[in-house]
Amino acid sequence: MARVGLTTENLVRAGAELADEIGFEQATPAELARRFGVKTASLYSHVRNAHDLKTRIALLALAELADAVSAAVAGRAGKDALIAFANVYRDYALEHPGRFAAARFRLDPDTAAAGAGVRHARMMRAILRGYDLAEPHQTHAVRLLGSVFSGYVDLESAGGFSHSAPDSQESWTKILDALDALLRTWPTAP
Amino acid sequence: MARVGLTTENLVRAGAELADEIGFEQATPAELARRFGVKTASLYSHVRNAHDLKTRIALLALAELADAVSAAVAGRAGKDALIAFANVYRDYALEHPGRFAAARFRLDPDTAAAGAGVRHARMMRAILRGYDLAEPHQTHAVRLLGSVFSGYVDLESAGGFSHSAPDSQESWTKILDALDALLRTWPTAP
DNA sequence: CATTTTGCCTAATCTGTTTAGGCAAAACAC
DNA sequence: GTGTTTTGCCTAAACAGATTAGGCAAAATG
Repeated sequence: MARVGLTTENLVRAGAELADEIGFEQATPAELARRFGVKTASLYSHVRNAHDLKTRIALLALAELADAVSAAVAGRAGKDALIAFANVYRDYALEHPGRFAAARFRLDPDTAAAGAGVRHARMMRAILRGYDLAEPHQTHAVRLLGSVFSGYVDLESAGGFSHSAPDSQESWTKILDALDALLRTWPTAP
Repeated sequence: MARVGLTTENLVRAGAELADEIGFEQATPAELARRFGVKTASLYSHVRNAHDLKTRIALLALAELADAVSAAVAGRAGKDALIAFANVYRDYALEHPGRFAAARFRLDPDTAAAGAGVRHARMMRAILRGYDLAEPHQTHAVRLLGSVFSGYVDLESAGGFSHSAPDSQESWTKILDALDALLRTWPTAP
């Protein structure tokens, strides 16, 4: 019988595309096997189980996102960097909804530590270098930015901001302005 | 045979508790039936299908949350109201993780419009009354606050902020301070 | 008490996950 | 090139969850 040439790499990439097309939750071994024209059981030599597949898709998405952020932020500082960072997040989520959902898949701590999560945290802090915030304020700010980016993108892609003025792009721009202003005048008083 | 007395109401409440115990995704008809000591098929006279069950749990959670917010915000204004609102969200998420996840379940637009989502939006705007923001700034601010609250709570409950100083409560307090400051000095320039 | 309603059942189908074992294609050894 | 090992994909099978159809007895209604 003709072999399709399945590999773990292979499956994970296809799984990521599948997730973008039909949703991360629906990117199952069964559907993936169908796409490859292969029996479901055949996947199990390449991924341990359905959870393993999802985990690998999540790690792929996190790594892609970290690469994109890293590229966008390089050579920028201050508000420029903040905006570049934020836009990479948002654009990635809009272009790759399934992968973005995957990036938010709950990994067990060990797996997460081995993945690109650490790079994300480092880059977020790098951006704040331009704002001169001492600890613990820097950490508070990191958490705020992480919350806004992930929260906004989530609500937006859930359709929360469509069908009503002003349009989402305008709010996004204004929110980034506001965050920049906030970081420059961060209330450091006890 | 002894009857358990299933009702739609009944199932949805139990489903919500189940979600808090084992996660919203795991709150399935099969598991619910097990808890009631009935066969899975028996649920189908009360809920249309698994998706319908989840939708109803989501609507329950949204209504509970709206009630709690409404009670907490009553009689408060400005920063007081902001903090009360935010804390209801966060406390609800920490106490009822499954229900909170349910509240973020994607409803189709008609269902969402019929549910408590509208009350949430109204209350959010009510809070901003204390900050004197004209449109479209008010809408931008609503979207920012929604993003921060849901994003923060999401990251926190995913364990993103544990295992590292400063602790989450401190960041939360500081972030609310910062948001209050931001709203009072919202950059309204074009 | 008779009848209608209805709650939960059994039975059956379908789909997805996962394991075990087999056979042939590919890769390698010489 | 033939012989051997590896391995990719297969079939078969067990099992669990979702869902539908139809039945029977308990509850509600008259």
